[in-house]
Amino acid sequence: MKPVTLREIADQLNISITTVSKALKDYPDVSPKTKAQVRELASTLNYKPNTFAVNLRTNESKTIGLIIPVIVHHFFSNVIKGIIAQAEKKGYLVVILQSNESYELEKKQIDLLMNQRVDGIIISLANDTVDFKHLTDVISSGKPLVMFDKIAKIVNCSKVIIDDRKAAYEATKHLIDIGCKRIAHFRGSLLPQNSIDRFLGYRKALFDNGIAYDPSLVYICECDEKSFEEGQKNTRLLLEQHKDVDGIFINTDLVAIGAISEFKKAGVKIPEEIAIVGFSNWFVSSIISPSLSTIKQPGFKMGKEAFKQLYKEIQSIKKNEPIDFKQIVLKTKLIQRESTKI
Amino acid sequence: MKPVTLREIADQLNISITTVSKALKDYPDVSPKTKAQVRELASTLNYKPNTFAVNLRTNESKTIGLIIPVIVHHFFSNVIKGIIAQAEKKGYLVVILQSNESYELEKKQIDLLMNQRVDGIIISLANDTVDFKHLTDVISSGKPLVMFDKIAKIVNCSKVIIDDRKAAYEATKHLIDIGCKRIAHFRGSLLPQNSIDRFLGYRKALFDNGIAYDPSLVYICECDEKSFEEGQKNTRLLLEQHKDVDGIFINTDLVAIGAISEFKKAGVKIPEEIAIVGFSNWFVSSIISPSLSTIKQPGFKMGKEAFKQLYKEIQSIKKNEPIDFKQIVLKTKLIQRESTKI
DNA sequence: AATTTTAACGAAAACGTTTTCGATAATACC
DNA sequence: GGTATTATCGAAAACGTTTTCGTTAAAATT
Repeated sequence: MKPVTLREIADQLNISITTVSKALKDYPDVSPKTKAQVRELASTLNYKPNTFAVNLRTNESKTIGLIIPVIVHHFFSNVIKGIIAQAEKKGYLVVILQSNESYELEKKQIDLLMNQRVDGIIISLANDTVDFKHLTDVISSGKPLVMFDKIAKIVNCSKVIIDDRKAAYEATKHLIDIGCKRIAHFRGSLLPQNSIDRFLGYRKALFDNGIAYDPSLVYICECDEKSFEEGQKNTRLLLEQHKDVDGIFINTDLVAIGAISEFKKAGVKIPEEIAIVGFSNWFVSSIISPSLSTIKQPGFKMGKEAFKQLYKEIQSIKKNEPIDFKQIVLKTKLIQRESTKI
Repeated sequence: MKPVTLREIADQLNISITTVSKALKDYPDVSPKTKAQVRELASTLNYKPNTFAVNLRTNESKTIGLIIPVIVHHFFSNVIKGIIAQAEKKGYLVVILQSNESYELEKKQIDLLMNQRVDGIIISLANDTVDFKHLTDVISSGKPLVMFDKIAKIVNCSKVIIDDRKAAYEATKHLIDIGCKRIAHFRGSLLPQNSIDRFLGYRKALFDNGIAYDPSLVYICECDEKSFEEGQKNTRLLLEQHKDVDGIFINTDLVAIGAISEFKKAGVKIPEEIAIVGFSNWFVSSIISPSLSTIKQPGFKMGKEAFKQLYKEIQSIKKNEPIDFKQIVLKTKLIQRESTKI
């Protein structure tokens, strides 16, 4: 019943614990004969090293922490999948926590993970995170931290992102290219860097193409679980206030889908009367009617890259080498579907 | 730079490590005065107990493992959220692994978690898991195991499920109630208990209502990432083989949505010519057109309950009490939408 | 005043591993 | 034959905590 320990193997073979440990780790100063004996007995007894003891001794847990704003979310669950897949390859486990877009929770969870002594942390920030001390604390404590998607530019650490500004520019340019003259924008919350960047990309595209920027055409929507309803609400507002709008670039697919449903209800034809581009390429977007043009955001790859970078930094720290922070920018792609077919 | 230990506090206060430890854990045999001193110094030094040492000493990790077939999945990500939320309340962390519906991977991952010495495991089985030794091994090693959704009836442990047979019965009965006479069934893989049960519920509903069961109306679809395409494929088959079918009960919403898209393409009117009921109530189902009638499956609650039960069993084991396995059956609900509106 | 009880503390073992450093014996070298 | 080298092993410390059990001194009891 009790798990097998090194001591048991040592006792049965009448050798020391030291030698058993060395044999199993293939140290050069153990004779081939004893190595063979130890290995055989270990496997027949089904010996598994006690992780708790190993952790204490080596001071690492082979576990990393992941904090994300929401789990039930097409993009984020893809990131999770990417991180777990890559971590598994390197023998790492992933502890996942959900910040629920709350700064306070995020702080607590960083604390939890630090107490748990994970080997590193990957995080996408909550919408209302404005203070970053809890994050810089992680870094200055010597633990690697990698941010993805919703990052804080000011924090000095590695980041895996897309070029939100460029992607938004492309999306808006696409609307212009198909003939839209008056283009609205449903943006995300005010704080997150990516929603700021997407807004800036939108504005620059207008500017570069000789279209005046009109602030009243920008609607804010807190992208939480109510995204769909937010999209509907903003659409109703837009229909009241700006009948002349013929295109919208929307921060997130789910909001865009809410918008589409509302336009359909109001009898506004898509894309004839109004063209729509979303963001993220949720699975749904390809199967609704009209299908939604959007920006493809590589969630799985983002997760993979985030872990890869974290892994590198963990290794560097182990070897006491300096770590150089990287900013990894992944490619996005505009996917044209019915909502912008001319 | 080095983390603070009990020894440091002890040295600074000129007392023993024992007393410091006891003071922090509020043992009765430490004077109020020293307790206060210790606590104050501990907080100013920002002392955090070394989890590795605590784990080794107490032989528990306050961490549980979770194995699910797929992460990017509306139902499962809801379950994850439920488990994490409940675990956090009790101070537990959750390590998540994805079996990818593969028995081999599932085995490896159970091994990983056991080596990591998690305090318990929650699992939803892979589709092709037929042998259960890796699971009974967990239980006989003294670690609690809770299964949810895709369970193995034969394994003696706690389970959190819905009454799939009853829910399927209800879904099929609903189709009969709105006048369907010839009802097909797109079922899931052959092995998983829940896809068997849903099939049985479907068949019983037919039988109870005097409709002959016709095996040729049952289509199998492996519900992996290609669910949507599977739904389309089966629908094309159905249209070729059985023009007279006027209702379908489909194992999963995503497949049903694939079916709907194919019917629309073929110009078949829903629900007039064919009525459809799905399963799981994916978010998408409410926003597509026509919206999809379905069975609501309480993912979040399922996760919560699964952890609650696991937690109970962990406590029992700690106290050396016998654990009694429970089968928790959660309520489902038929949600009627446009795809079955008469 | 003698005894018992209580309060407060600490020594030490234990958890299971890893790794450093010596020790011994066998072999090689001159 | 003496020295240097190599091969093989083990003792012991260390990681940081928890908990048992013993010790001492003070307080309470007779």
